[in-house]
Amino acid sequence: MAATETRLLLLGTVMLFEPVNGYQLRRELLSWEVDDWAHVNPGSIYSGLATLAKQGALERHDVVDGTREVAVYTSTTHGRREFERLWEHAVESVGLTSSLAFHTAMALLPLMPRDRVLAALTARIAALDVMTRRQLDQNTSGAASVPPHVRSLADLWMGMSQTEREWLVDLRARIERGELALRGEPVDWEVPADDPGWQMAGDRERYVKLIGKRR
Amino acid sequence: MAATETRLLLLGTVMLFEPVNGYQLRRELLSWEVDDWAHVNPGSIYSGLATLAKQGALERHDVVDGTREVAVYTSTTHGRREFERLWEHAVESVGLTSSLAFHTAMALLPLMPRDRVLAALTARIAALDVMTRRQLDQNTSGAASVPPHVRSLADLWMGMSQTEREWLVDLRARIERGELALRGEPVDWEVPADDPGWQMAGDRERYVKLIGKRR
DNA sequence: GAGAAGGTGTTCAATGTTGAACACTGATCG
DNA sequence: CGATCAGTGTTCAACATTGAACACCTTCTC
Repeated sequence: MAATETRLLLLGTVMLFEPVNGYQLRRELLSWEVDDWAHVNPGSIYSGLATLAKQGALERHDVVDGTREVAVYTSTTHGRREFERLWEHAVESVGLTSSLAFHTAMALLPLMPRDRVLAALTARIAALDVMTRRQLDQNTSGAASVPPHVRSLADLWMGMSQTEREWLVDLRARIERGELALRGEPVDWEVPADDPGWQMAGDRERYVKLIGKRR
Repeated sequence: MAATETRLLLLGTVMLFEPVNGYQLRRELLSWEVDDWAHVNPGSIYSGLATLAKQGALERHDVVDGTREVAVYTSTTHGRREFERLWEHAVESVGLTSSLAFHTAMALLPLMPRDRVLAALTARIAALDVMTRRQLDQNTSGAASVPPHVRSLADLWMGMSQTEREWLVDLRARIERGELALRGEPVDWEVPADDPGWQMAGDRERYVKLIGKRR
Protein backbone atom coordinates (compact mmCIF):
# COMPACT_ATOMS: atom_id res chain seq x y z
CA MET A 1 0.00 0.00 0.00
CA ALA A 2 2.50 2.47 1.21
CA ALA A 3 4.85 1.81 -1.66
CA THR A 4 3.36 4.62 -3.68
CA GLU A 5 3.69 7.28 -0.94
CA THR A 6 7.28 6.31 -0.34
CA ARG A 7 8.08 6.39 -4.04
CA LEU A 8 6.45 9.78 -4.46
CA LEU A 9 8.21 11.22 -1.45
CA LEU A 10 11.64 9.87 -2.30
CA LEU A 11 11.46 10.73 -5.96
CA GLY A 12 10.30 14.25 -5.16
CA THR A 13 12.88 14.85 -2.49
CA VAL A 14 15.67 13.62 -4.71
CA MET A 15 14.46 16.04 -7.40
CA LEU A 16 14.64 18.88 -4.89
CA PHE A 17 18.20 18.20 -3.77
CA GLU A 18 19.95 16.08 -6.37
CA PRO A 19 22.61 14.90 -6.48
CA VAL A 20 22.04 13.61 -2.99
CA ASN A 21 22.78 10.61 -0.77
CA GLY A 22 20.49 8.61 1.48
CA TYR A 23 21.65 10.14 4.71
CA GLN A 24 21.05 13.67 3.50
CA LEU A 25 17.54 12.73 2.46
CA ARG A 26 16.86 11.26 5.85
CA ARG A 27 18.14 14.36 7.61
CA GLU A 28 16.05 16.62 5.44
CA LEU A 29 12.88 14.57 5.79
CA LEU A 30 13.25 14.41 9.57
CA SER A 31 13.66 18.19 9.64
CA TRP A 32 10.31 18.42 7.85
CA GLU A 33 8.85 16.34 10.70
CA VAL A 34 7.77 14.03 7.95
CA ASP A 35 8.17 11.10 10.30
CA ASP A 36 4.69 11.95 11.58
CA TRP A 37 3.22 10.85 8.30
CA ALA A 38 5.69 8.84 6.26
CA HIS A 39 8.08 5.90 6.38
CA VAL A 40 11.41 7.57 6.89
CA ASN A 41 13.31 4.86 8.72
CA PRO A 42 16.79 4.51 7.30
CA GLY A 43 15.88 1.14 5.87
CA SER A 44 12.88 2.45 3.98
CA ILE A 45 14.90 5.22 2.41
CA TYR A 46 17.79 3.09 1.24
CA SER A 47 15.64 0.27 -0.05
CA GLY A 48 13.26 2.73 -1.69
CA LEU A 49 16.13 4.43 -3.46
CA ALA A 50 17.47 1.07 -4.58
CA THR A 51 14.07 0.10 -5.98
CA LEU A 52 13.63 3.40 -7.81
CA ALA A 53 17.11 2.99 -9.26
CA LYS A 54 16.36 -0.56 -10.37
CA GLN A 55 13.26 0.72 -12.13
CA GLY A 56 15.19 3.43 -13.88
CA ALA A 57 13.53 6.36 -12.12
CA LEU A 58 16.78 7.27 -10.38
CA GLU A 59 20.40 6.81 -11.30
CA ARG A 60 22.84 5.66 -8.66
CA HIS A 61 26.42 6.94 -8.80
CA ASP A 62 29.00 5.27 -6.59
CA VAL A 63 31.27 8.16 -5.95
CA VAL A 64 34.47 8.45 -3.93
CA ASP A 65 34.18 11.57 -1.78
CA GLY A 66 37.58 12.07 -0.13
CA THR A 67 38.31 8.62 1.26
CA ARG A 68 34.70 7.60 1.59
CA GLU A 69 32.57 5.74 -0.93
CA VAL A 70 29.12 7.27 -1.16
CA ALA A 71 25.99 6.32 -3.13
CA VAL A 72 24.69 9.48 -4.75
CA TYR A 73 21.38 9.62 -6.62
CA THR A 74 20.06 11.76 -9.46
CA SER A 75 16.70 11.61 -11.21
CA THR A 76 16.30 10.38 -14.77
CA THR A 77 13.94 11.73 -17.41
CA HIS A 78 11.77 8.71 -16.86
CA GLY A 79 11.84 9.31 -13.11
CA ARG A 80 10.64 12.87 -13.52
CA ARG A 81 7.78 11.74 -15.74
CA GLU A 82 6.99 9.03 -13.21
CA PHE A 83 6.90 11.66 -10.46
CA GLU A 84 4.27 13.63 -12.31
CA ARG A 85 2.19 10.53 -12.81
CA LEU A 86 2.41 9.58 -9.14
CA TRP A 87 1.72 13.14 -8.02
CA GLU A 88 -1.40 13.45 -10.11
CA HIS A 89 -2.63 10.07 -8.99
CA ALA A 90 -2.08 11.00 -5.35
CA VAL A 91 -4.01 14.25 -5.73
CA GLU A 92 -6.88 12.77 -7.67
CA SER A 93 -7.47 9.78 -5.38
CA VAL A 94 -9.79 10.45 -2.47
CA GLY A 95 -10.37 8.17 0.49
CA LEU A 96 -8.82 7.43 3.84
CA THR A 97 -6.13 5.16 2.45
CA SER A 98 -4.87 7.79 0.07
CA SER A 99 -4.79 10.74 2.44
CA LEU A 100 -1.14 10.22 3.29
CA ALA A 101 -0.28 10.24 -0.39
CA PHE A 102 -2.29 13.43 -0.83
CA HIS A 103 -0.42 15.18 1.97
CA THR A 104 2.85 14.00 0.50
CA ALA A 105 1.84 15.43 -2.87
CA MET A 106 0.89 18.79 -1.32
CA ALA A 107 4.23 18.96 0.45
CA LEU A 108 5.88 18.58 -2.96
CA LEU A 109 3.62 21.08 -4.70
CA PRO A 110 6.45 23.33 -5.99
CA LEU A 111 7.75 20.51 -8.19
CA MET A 112 4.69 20.66 -10.43
CA PRO A 113 3.85 23.25 -13.11
CA ARG A 114 0.89 25.54 -12.51
CA ASP A 115 -1.50 24.16 -15.13
CA ARG A 116 -1.10 20.55 -14.00
CA VAL A 117 -1.70 21.58 -10.40
CA LEU A 118 -4.91 23.38 -11.32
CA ALA A 119 -6.21 20.45 -13.31
CA ALA A 120 -5.42 17.98 -10.53
CA LEU A 121 -7.02 20.11 -7.80
CA THR A 122 -10.15 20.47 -9.90
CA ALA A 123 -10.26 16.72 -10.44
CA ARG A 124 -9.91 16.13 -6.70
CA ILE A 125 -12.77 18.46 -5.89
CA ALA A 126 -14.94 16.57 -8.36
CA ALA A 127 -13.93 13.23 -6.87
CA LEU A 128 -14.78 14.49 -3.39
CA ASP A 129 -18.21 15.55 -4.62
CA VAL A 130 -18.86 12.16 -6.16
CA MET A 131 -17.89 10.41 -2.94
CA THR A 132 -20.04 12.77 -0.87
CA ARG A 133 -23.07 12.16 -3.03
CA ARG A 134 -22.60 8.42 -2.83
CA GLN A 135 -22.47 8.61 0.95
CA LEU A 136 -25.60 10.73 1.11
CA ASP A 137 -27.53 8.34 -1.09
CA GLN A 138 -26.46 5.40 1.03
CA ASN A 139 -27.48 7.11 4.24
CA THR A 140 -30.96 7.97 3.04
CA SER A 141 -31.70 4.55 1.53
CA GLY A 142 -30.61 1.82 3.97
CA ALA A 143 -31.53 4.02 6.91
CA ALA A 144 -32.41 1.42 9.55
CA SER A 145 -30.00 -1.29 8.48
CA VAL A 146 -26.74 0.36 9.44
CA PRO A 147 -25.57 0.37 13.08
CA PRO A 148 -25.65 3.82 14.70
CA HIS A 149 -21.91 3.91 15.31
CA VAL A 150 -21.23 3.25 11.64
CA ARG A 151 -23.66 5.99 10.70
CA SER A 152 -21.85 8.30 13.05
CA LEU A 153 -18.50 7.44 11.50
CA ALA A 154 -19.94 8.31 8.09
CA ASP A 155 -20.89 11.72 9.48
CA LEU A 156 -17.30 12.31 10.51
CA TRP A 157 -16.13 11.35 7.08
CA MET A 158 -18.58 13.79 5.49
CA GLY A 159 -17.46 16.60 7.73
CA MET A 160 -13.83 15.95 6.87
CA SER A 161 -14.64 15.95 3.17
CA GLN A 162 -16.41 19.27 3.51
CA THR A 163 -13.49 20.84 5.35
CA GLU A 164 -11.07 19.58 2.76
CA ARG A 165 -13.26 20.77 -0.09
CA GLU A 166 -13.33 24.33 1.21
CA TRP A 167 -9.58 24.29 1.60
CA LEU A 168 -9.13 22.96 -1.92
CA VAL A 169 -11.35 25.63 -3.45
CA ASP A 170 -9.39 28.29 -1.63
CA LEU A 171 -6.04 26.85 -2.68
CA ARG A 172 -7.16 26.56 -6.28
CA ALA A 173 -8.22 30.20 -6.26
CA ARG A 174 -4.83 31.25 -4.96
CA ILE A 175 -3.02 29.22 -7.56
CA GLU A 176 -5.21 30.69 -10.27
CA ARG A 177 -4.28 34.15 -9.02
CA GLY A 178 -0.62 33.24 -9.46
CA GLU A 179 0.21 32.90 -5.78
CA LEU A 180 2.76 30.33 -4.53
CA ALA A 181 5.96 29.68 -6.46
CA LEU A 182 5.59 26.54 -8.55
CA ARG A 183 7.92 24.75 -10.96
CA GLY A 184 10.10 27.08 -12.96
CA GLU A 185 9.17 30.14 -10.93
CA PRO A 186 11.35 32.14 -8.54
CA VAL A 187 10.98 31.34 -4.84
CA ASP A 188 8.72 33.87 -3.14
CA TRP A 189 9.61 33.32 0.49
CA GLU A 190 12.68 33.96 2.60
CA VAL A 191 14.90 30.90 2.94
CA PRO A 192 16.34 30.90 6.48
CA ALA A 193 20.12 30.71 6.78
CA ASP A 194 19.99 27.56 8.89
CA ASP A 195 17.74 25.65 6.51
CA PRO A 196 19.20 22.15 6.30
CA GLY A 197 18.62 22.34 2.58
CA TRP A 198 21.33 24.97 2.46
CA GLN A 199 23.73 22.85 4.40
CA MET A 200 23.55 20.41 1.53
CA ALA A 201 24.63 22.98 -1.00
CA GLY A 202 28.36 22.35 -0.50
CA ASP A 203 28.04 18.60 -0.80
CA ARG A 204 25.82 19.02 -3.80
CA GLU A 205 28.38 21.05 -5.69
CA ARG A 206 31.09 18.53 -4.90
CA TYR A 207 28.87 15.66 -5.98
CA VAL A 208 28.08 17.36 -9.26
CA LYS A 209 31.80 17.47 -10.00
CA LEU A 210 32.38 13.88 -8.90
CA ILE A 211 29.80 12.46 -11.24
CA GLY A 212 30.31 13.71 -14.74
CA LYS A 213 26.63 14.39 -14.98
CA ARG A 214 24.55 17.46 -15.66
CA ARG A 215 20.77 17.32 -15.63
CA MET B 1 3.40 0.65 10.54
CA ALA B 2 0.18 -0.90 9.46
CA ALA B 3 0.70 -3.95 11.63
CA THR B 4 -1.23 -2.38 14.45
CA GLU B 5 -4.32 -1.50 12.34
CA THR B 6 -4.42 -5.00 10.93
CA ARG B 7 -4.08 -6.58 14.36
CA LEU B 8 -6.81 -4.37 15.80
CA LEU B 9 -9.15 -5.05 12.91
CA LEU B 10 -8.61 -8.80 12.82
CA LEU B 11 -8.75 -9.27 16.56
CA GLY B 12 -11.93 -7.21 16.78
CA THR B 13 -13.63 -8.93 13.89
CA VAL B 14 -12.80 -12.35 15.26
CA MET B 15 -14.33 -11.29 18.59
CA LEU B 16 -17.50 -10.27 16.77
CA PHE B 17 -17.96 -13.54 14.92
CA GLU B 18 -15.96 -16.26 16.63
CA PRO B 19 -15.52 -19.08 16.00
CA VAL B 20 -14.75 -18.00 12.47
CA ASN B 21 -12.48 -18.85 9.53
CA GLY B 22 -10.36 -16.60 7.34
CA TYR B 23 -12.66 -16.62 4.38
CA GLN B 24 -15.66 -15.56 6.43
CA LEU B 25 -13.68 -12.68 7.85
CA ARG B 26 -12.68 -11.58 4.40
CA ARG B 27 -16.25 -11.70 3.16
CA GLU B 28 -17.49 -9.74 6.12
CA LEU B 29 -14.77 -7.11 5.90
CA LEU B 30 -15.37 -6.62 2.19
CA SER B 31 -19.08 -6.16 2.86
CA TRP B 32 -18.14 -3.34 5.24
CA GLU B 33 -16.27 -1.76 2.33
CA VAL B 34 -13.31 -1.86 4.62
CA ASP B 35 -11.03 -2.35 1.64
CA ASP B 36 -11.17 1.42 1.23
CA TRP B 37 -9.17 1.84 4.40
CA ALA B 38 -7.54 -1.40 5.46
CA HIS B 39 -5.39 -4.28 4.30
CA VAL B 40 -7.94 -6.97 3.58
CA ASN B 41 -6.17 -8.93 0.87
CA PRO B 42 -6.49 -12.63 1.54
CA GLY B 43 -2.79 -12.83 2.30
CA SER B 44 -2.94 -10.14 4.96
CA ILE B 45 -5.83 -11.81 6.71
CA TYR B 46 -4.38 -15.28 6.84
CA SER B 47 -0.93 -14.15 7.83
CA GLY B 48 -2.35 -11.72 10.37
CA LEU B 49 -4.40 -14.49 11.94
CA ALA B 50 -1.36 -16.76 12.03
CA THR B 51 0.67 -14.04 13.76
CA LEU B 52 -2.03 -13.34 16.32
CA ALA B 53 -2.29 -17.07 17.01
CA LYS B 54 1.47 -17.38 17.42
CA GLN B 55 1.36 -14.55 19.94
CA GLY B 56 -1.43 -16.20 21.88
CA ALA B 57 -4.08 -13.58 21.12
CA LEU B 58 -6.10 -16.08 19.09
CA GLU B 59 -6.43 -19.81 19.21
CA ARG B 60 -6.42 -21.80 15.99
CA HIS B 61 -8.53 -24.94 15.76
CA ASP B 62 -7.99 -27.25 12.81
CA VAL B 63 -11.45 -28.62 12.42
CA VAL B 64 -12.89 -31.12 9.97
CA ASP B 65 -16.13 -29.69 8.65
CA GLY B 66 -17.78 -32.42 6.57
CA THR B 67 -14.92 -33.54 4.33
CA ARG B 68 -13.10 -30.28 4.44
CA GLU B 69 -10.35 -29.22 6.83
CA VAL B 70 -10.88 -25.65 8.01
CA ALA B 71 -8.82 -23.36 10.27
CA VAL B 72 -11.20 -21.80 12.76
CA TYR B 73 -10.15 -19.08 15.18
CA THR B 74 -11.35 -18.00 18.61
CA SER B 75 -10.04 -15.23 20.85
CA THR B 76 -8.16 -15.92 24.06
CA THR B 77 -8.38 -14.00 27.33
CA HIS B 78 -5.03 -12.47 26.51
CA GLY B 79 -6.27 -11.55 23.04
CA ARG B 80 -9.28 -9.72 24.43
CA ARG B 81 -7.07 -7.76 26.82
CA GLU B 82 -4.73 -7.02 23.93
CA PHE B 83 -7.66 -5.76 21.90
CA GLU B 84 -8.55 -3.23 24.57
CA ARG B 85 -4.95 -2.04 24.72
CA LEU B 86 -4.77 -1.64 20.95
CA TRP B 87 -8.15 0.05 20.80
CA GLU B 88 -7.29 2.61 23.43
CA HIS B 89 -3.95 3.28 21.81
CA ALA B 90 -5.60 3.80 18.43
CA VAL B 91 -8.12 6.25 19.86
CA GLU B 92 -5.63 8.21 21.91
CA SER B 93 -3.04 8.65 19.15
CA VAL B 94 -3.58 11.66 16.93
CA GLY B 95 -1.78 12.39 13.68
CA LEU B 96 -2.08 11.55 10.03
CA THR B 97 -0.37 8.18 10.37
CA SER B 98 -2.78 7.01 13.03
CA SER B 99 -6.01 8.10 11.40
CA LEU B 100 -6.60 4.70 9.82
CA ALA B 101 -6.21 3.05 13.18
CA PHE B 102 -8.64 5.55 14.68
CA HIS B 103 -11.28 4.79 12.07
CA THR B 104 -10.75 1.09 12.63
CA ALA B 105 -11.27 1.59 16.35
CA MET B 106 -14.46 3.57 15.79
CA ALA B 107 -15.81 0.84 13.53
CA LEU B 108 -15.28 -1.58 16.43
CA LEU B 109 -16.78 0.71 19.05
CA PRO B 110 -19.41 -1.77 20.29
CA LEU B 111 -16.69 -4.12 21.53
CA MET B 112 -15.63 -1.70 24.27
CA PRO B 113 -17.41 -0.94 27.55
CA ARG B 114 -18.94 2.49 28.01
CA ASP B 115 -16.55 3.87 30.64
CA ARG B 116 -13.42 2.95 28.67
CA VAL B 117 -14.87 4.59 25.57
CA LEU B 118 -15.60 7.81 27.43
CA ALA B 119 -12.13 7.96 28.91
CA ALA B 120 -10.47 7.31 25.56
CA LEU B 121 -12.55 9.91 23.71
CA THR B 122 -11.72 12.48 26.34
CA ALA B 123 -8.03 11.65 26.04
CA ARG B 124 -8.21 12.04 22.27
CA ILE B 125 -9.82 15.44 22.53
CA ALA B 126 -7.05 16.54 24.86
CA ALA B 127 -4.39 15.19 22.49
CA LEU B 128 -5.97 17.06 19.59
CA ASP B 129 -5.87 20.26 21.60
CA VAL B 130 -2.22 19.80 22.44
CA MET B 131 -1.39 19.22 18.79
CA THR B 132 -3.42 22.26 17.72
CA ARG B 133 -1.69 24.53 20.21
CA ARG B 134 1.72 23.31 19.07
CA GLN B 135 0.83 24.08 15.47
CA LEU B 136 -0.42 27.56 16.34
CA ASP B 137 2.75 28.37 18.26
CA GLN B 138 4.89 27.22 15.37
CA ASN B 139 2.96 29.29 12.86
CA THR B 140 3.25 32.51 14.83
CA SER B 141 6.96 32.12 15.59
CA GLY B 142 8.86 31.06 12.44
CA ALA B 143 6.50 33.10 10.29
CA ALA B 144 8.72 33.98 7.32
CA SER B 145 10.85 30.85 7.29
CA VAL B 146 8.26 28.32 6.16
CA PRO B 147 7.28 28.02 2.48
CA PRO B 148 3.74 29.22 1.72
CA HIS B 149 2.56 25.82 0.51
CA VAL B 150 3.68 24.20 3.76
CA ARG B 151 1.89 26.90 5.71
CA SER B 152 -1.19 26.20 3.68
CA LEU B 153 -0.96 22.49 4.38
CA ALA B 154 -0.81 23.28 8.09
CA ASP B 155 -4.06 25.22 7.71
CA LEU B 156 -5.73 22.17 6.23
CA TRP B 157 -4.50 20.07 9.09
CA MET B 158 -5.90 22.56 11.60
CA GLY B 159 -9.26 22.61 9.89
CA MET B 160 -9.42 18.82 9.92
CA SER B 161 -8.56 18.74 13.61
CA GLN B 162 -11.32 21.23 14.36
CA THR B 163 -13.87 19.21 12.42
CA GLU B 164 -12.86 16.04 14.18
CA ARG B 165 -12.91 17.72 17.57
CA GLU B 166 -16.50 18.86 17.15
CA TRP B 167 -17.50 15.38 16.10
CA LEU B 168 -15.74 13.85 19.10
CA VAL B 169 -17.42 16.20 21.54
CA ASP B 170 -20.78 15.33 20.06
CA LEU B 171 -20.10 11.59 20.13
CA ARG B 172 -18.91 11.78 23.73
CA ALA B 173 -22.09 13.57 24.72
CA ARG B 174 -24.20 10.88 23.09
CA ILE B 175 -22.27 8.12 24.82
CA GLU B 176 -22.64 9.91 28.13
CA ARG B 177 -26.38 10.05 27.54
CA GLY B 178 -26.40 6.29 27.11
CA GLU B 179 -26.92 6.26 23.34
CA LEU B 180 -25.38 3.58 21.12
CA ALA B 181 -25.25 -0.05 22.23
CA LEU B 182 -21.81 -0.86 23.62
CA ARG B 183 -20.30 -4.01 25.11
CA GLY B 184 -22.70 -6.03 27.14
CA GLU B 185 -25.72 -4.03 26.04
CA PRO B 186 -28.61 -5.12 23.82
CA VAL B 187 -28.39 -4.11 20.17
CA ASP B 188 -30.51 -1.02 19.51
CA TRP B 189 -30.85 -1.17 15.73
CA GLU B 190 -32.59 -3.43 13.32
CA VAL B 191 -30.34 -6.12 11.88
CA PRO B 192 -31.31 -6.66 8.22
CA ALA B 193 -32.14 -10.21 7.20
CA ASP B 194 -29.47 -10.28 4.51
CA ASP B 195 -26.67 -9.10 6.76
CA PRO B 196 -23.70 -11.32 5.91
CA GLY B 197 -23.05 -11.55 9.63
CA TRP B 198 -26.25 -13.58 9.86
CA GLN B 199 -25.21 -15.89 7.11
CA MET B 200 -22.35 -16.91 9.34
CA ALA B 201 -24.65 -17.95 12.15
CA GLY B 202 -25.10 -21.53 10.88
CA ASP B 203 -21.40 -22.11 10.40
CA ARG B 204 -20.72 -20.58 13.77
CA GLU B 205 -22.98 -23.02 15.55
CA ARG B 206 -21.43 -25.95 13.76
CA TYR B 207 -17.93 -24.70 14.54
CA VAL B 208 -18.79 -24.33 18.21
CA LYS B 209 -19.71 -28.01 18.29
CA LEU B 210 -16.67 -29.09 16.31
CA ILE B 211 -14.22 -27.51 18.68
CA GLY B 212 -14.87 -28.59 22.23
CA LYS B 213 -14.50 -25.01 23.31
CA ARG B 214 -16.75 -22.57 25.05
CA ARG B 215 -15.65 -19.00 25.67
C1' DG C 1 46.82 10.82 23.21
C1' DA C 2 43.23 7.32 25.14
C1' DG C 3 38.75 7.15 24.92
C1' DA C 4 34.00 8.90 25.09
C1' DA C 5 30.54 11.10 22.39
C1' DG C 6 28.30 12.35 18.45
C1' DG C 7 27.74 12.74 13.38
C1' DT C 8 27.79 10.34 8.69
C1' DG C 9 26.44 6.68 5.62
C1' DT C 10 24.75 2.12 5.09
C1' DT C 11 23.42 -2.91 5.65
C1' DC C 12 20.65 -6.83 6.86
C1' DA C 13 17.87 -10.42 9.10
C1' DA C 14 13.34 -10.49 10.76
C1' DT C 15 8.88 -9.34 9.87
C1' DG C 16 4.79 -7.81 7.30
C1' DT C 17 2.17 -7.29 2.90
C1' DT C 18 0.60 -8.58 -1.65
C1' DG C 19 -2.42 -10.86 -4.83
C1' DA C 20 -2.15 -14.45 -8.12
C1' DA C 21 -2.97 -19.05 -8.04
C1' DC C 22 -4.23 -23.44 -6.15
C1' DA C 23 -7.47 -27.15 -4.67
C1' DC C 24 -11.80 -28.39 -3.82
C1' DT C 25 -17.08 -28.36 -3.78
C1' DG C 26 -21.40 -27.76 -5.62
C1' DA C 27 -24.60 -25.90 -9.05
C1' DT C 28 -26.24 -25.01 -13.78
C1' DC C 29 -26.85 -26.27 -18.50
C1' DG C 30 -27.01 -28.13 -23.09
C1' DC D 1 -23.42 -36.64 -17.56
C1' DG D 2 -19.08 -33.87 -18.96
C1' DA D 3 -18.20 -29.01 -19.03
C1' DT D 4 -18.18 -24.62 -17.47
C1' DC D 5 -18.88 -21.49 -13.81
C1' DA D 6 -19.34 -19.40 -9.29
C1' DG D 7 -18.14 -19.86 -4.53
C1' DT D 8 -15.14 -21.51 -0.52
C1' DG D 9 -10.82 -21.69 1.90
C1' DT D 10 -5.93 -21.25 1.75
C1' DT D 11 -0.92 -20.98 0.37
C1' DC D 12 3.28 -18.98 -1.21
C1' DA D 13 7.09 -16.58 -3.52
C1' DA D 14 8.00 -11.89 -4.48
C1' DC D 15 8.35 -7.67 -2.60
C1' DA D 16 8.34 -3.84 1.05
C1' DT D 17 9.31 -2.24 5.71
C1' DT D 18 11.62 -2.09 10.04
C1' DG D 19 15.12 -0.40 13.13
C1' DA D 20 19.07 -2.19 15.47
C1' DA D 21 23.62 -2.37 14.47
C1' DC D 22 27.84 -1.68 11.93
C1' DA D 23 31.92 0.95 10.29
C1' DC D 24 34.13 4.93 10.02
C1' DC D 25 35.19 9.75 10.94
C1' DT D 26 35.70 14.08 13.77
C1' DT D 27 35.59 16.58 18.00
C1' DC D 28 36.00 17.13 22.66
C1' DT D 29 37.65 15.91 27.30
C1' DC D 30 40.63 14.44 30.96
